[in-house]
Amino acid sequence: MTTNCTNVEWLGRAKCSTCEVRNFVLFSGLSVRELDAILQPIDNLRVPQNTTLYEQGTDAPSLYTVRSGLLKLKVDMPNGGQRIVRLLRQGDVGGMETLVGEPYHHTAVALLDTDVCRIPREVVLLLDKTSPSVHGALLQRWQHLIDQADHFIVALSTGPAEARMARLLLTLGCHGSHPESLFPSREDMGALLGITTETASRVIAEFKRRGLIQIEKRECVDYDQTGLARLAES
Amino acid sequence: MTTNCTNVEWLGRAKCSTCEVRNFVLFSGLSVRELDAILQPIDNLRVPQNTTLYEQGTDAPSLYTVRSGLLKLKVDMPNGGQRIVRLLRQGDVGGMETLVGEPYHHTAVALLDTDVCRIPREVVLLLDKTSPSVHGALLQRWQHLIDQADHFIVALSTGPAEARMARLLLTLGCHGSHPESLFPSREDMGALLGITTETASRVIAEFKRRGLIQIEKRECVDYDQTGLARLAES
DNA sequence: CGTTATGTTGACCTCCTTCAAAGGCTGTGG
DNA sequence: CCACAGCCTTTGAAGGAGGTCAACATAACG
Repeated sequence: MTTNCTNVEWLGRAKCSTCEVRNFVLFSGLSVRELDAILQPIDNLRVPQNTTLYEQGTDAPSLYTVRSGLLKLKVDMPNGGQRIVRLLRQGDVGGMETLVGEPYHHTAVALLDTDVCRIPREVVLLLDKTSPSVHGALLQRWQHLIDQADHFIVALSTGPAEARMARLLLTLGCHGSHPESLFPSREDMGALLGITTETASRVIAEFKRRGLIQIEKRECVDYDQTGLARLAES
Repeated sequence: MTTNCTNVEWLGRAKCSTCEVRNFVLFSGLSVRELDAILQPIDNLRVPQNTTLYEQGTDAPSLYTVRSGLLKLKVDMPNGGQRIVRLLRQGDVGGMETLVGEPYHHTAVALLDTDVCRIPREVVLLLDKTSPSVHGALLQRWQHLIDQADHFIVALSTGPAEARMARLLLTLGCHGSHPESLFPSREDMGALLGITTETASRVIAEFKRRGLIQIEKRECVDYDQTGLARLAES
């Protein structure tokens, strides 16, 4: 039940030619001239934490590439709950279904303050036709989405709760060196793993007691990678 | 532990121009001339039941379109079990990862006698460049794979075993009118739903007793669609 | 017709959910 | 600055659902 308190904020027309994450994003491989010529209608948006970027079932005019931050893609269940089917990080793409003319299949909500580029369907389709490098990048993104979906099935929806949680934490990947990664709410963890909020809480509490993870101020400090990996293989 | 008793059987060079499932398959929209000119290296294969079409981790030179039958895509778990991540039916495509130069991500096994076309990576990449209709079809197939993966997460890996099983049966879709659809083994059902073989057996037995499904000779006869739908929403 | 895989069922126990209550953190207004 | 409200988290107790192990039944197959 996250309240959508704030709204998506327009940051300006995207300056793709100087984008520092271009190598992760769709348009790496394009010359500066190509970019400037074609990429007018691309907007750069800031999606504050807990804000909804787009809603399942609504018309899908654009797709989004993540420049920084973290988005969850969720679908609402008939019983009122929700299930998270994907996490989008830097370089990932959301709303690809726009390219085949369908409405959004998920609701996208920011788990962290997130910076995205909104690219109209027509721009992508045009570039897809004219630029082989964009085309290749598209294929790659699409494949990556499938890989992530598979990972959600195999790693995050299989086996006992402890193993799933261990795999989730490894996926989120908090190494002691740069501990900036997200530590989701128990509710989101439940929605990620297909378990209840309470079970998620219990498992996390137990991990803390065993020294497998260290948390401070709702942010991860360090994980015992090998210990978690051992748990993950049950 | 299915034994790969038989082997994939070569049926001949594919005659795509006369293929009766072209509308479902990648190359609808191509003229007969285009087809004949380009599609030499496409083979038509018969995959007998319980035969492995390709193996996870091996080099992926081609992708496959399903003309008839049913394939499961599975991945092996560290503990020895397996998890089925997708079912490929008529018109579906397996081994797309070949297009981004990766080895096969799954092991593909036929659940029924299956008829596939094997299309080398280069052919698809070429047609993808030269034919807009093939390109569009590719995008559509790719999106469909994602949709199916999402369905496995949301419908087949969420909630109690009864609800999952109900959703699986509805997905398999055995209407009384044409009851030719597969009724999988309990082991496969377990691997599809992330439950044990025994639980799958119990749930199915209970469904039979309640009159929700009718089975004869390991093939479905008819389902109580509305009854299953009610169960599916828990 | 015996042999082997696959399906069914039972008993037991573990894990997870459910329902409920208490504790902790945050922001707001007095 | 403190008090209080609201949300999230933690923890408990009870019951149920599913896992495990084992026995048995049934169907496929040579």
